[in-house]
Amino acid sequence: MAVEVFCGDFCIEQIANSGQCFRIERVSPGIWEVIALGNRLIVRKNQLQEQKYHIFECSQSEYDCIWSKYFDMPRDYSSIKDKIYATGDPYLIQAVNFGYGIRILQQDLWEVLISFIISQQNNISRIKGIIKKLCAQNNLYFPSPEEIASYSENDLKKIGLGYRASYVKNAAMSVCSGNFSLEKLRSMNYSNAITYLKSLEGVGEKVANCVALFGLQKLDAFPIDVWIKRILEREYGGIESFQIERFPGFAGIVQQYMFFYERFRRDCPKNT
DNA sequence: CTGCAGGCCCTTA
DNA sequence: TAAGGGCCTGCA
Repeated sequence: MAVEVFCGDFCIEQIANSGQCFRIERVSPGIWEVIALGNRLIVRKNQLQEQKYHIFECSQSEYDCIWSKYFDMPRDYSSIKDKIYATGDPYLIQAVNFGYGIRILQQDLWEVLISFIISQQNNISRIKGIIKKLCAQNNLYFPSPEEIASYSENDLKKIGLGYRASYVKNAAMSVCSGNFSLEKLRSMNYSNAITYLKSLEGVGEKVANCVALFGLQKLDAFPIDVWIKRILEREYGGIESFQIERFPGFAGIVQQYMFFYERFRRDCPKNT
């Protein structure tokens, strides 16, 4: 069972490296394993003559019900890219060209919340390792709020959460008690969602924006981390002078292109 | 051995 | 409201 996906604005390798998701791994050259929403999927890159495409190892109905939505396939990224091109912003044009195939995944809200609390003051390989240990019981499933709440702060520290252990434990307990409602969060608009998220300990402006973007699909979210800050200062003369209102309803996608481009420039300086 | 990684909290002034 | 120190941990 396999589904062939022909889409110029989809590249599993770029998505895997974009840093929005911590559970997509390259298992061998040209082959990726995606774990999400209690499912595992193998995605292969392929090429037929000139035409590049991907093969999803799943049934058509699984693709339609799960993966199409997860990979945000209904959204027309080429029209969004056109809007970015239309700004004439030279830095963004480079970033967009470089980040071909990146999409904003529609990940599980709870998993995104915990993953990005863990991400603070942390590096990606360590974040991945911690999440792997968190999911050790059954690596297809991300532990529920009840499961995480049942761990002691010390259990969480043992798997490497450090000072974030209490944040994660408290978030889980708040959800379990109904004090913090994921359903309520889902129903909120962007700015209310940010305020609500920030009521959790260990969730500030940056993490809240990541959760809004990757877990709530609020494309107005624009997480500013050290990488983005660096870009805004170097290319635009500071955060205040970057005109985010140029990107109504798709600022978060712009942020992904910028982040990906900036990170690459550090990892492979020779190639820039 | 320091420094630092996709921040946040808390304390001061 | 702005600035600065401290924080878990692992790796260069």
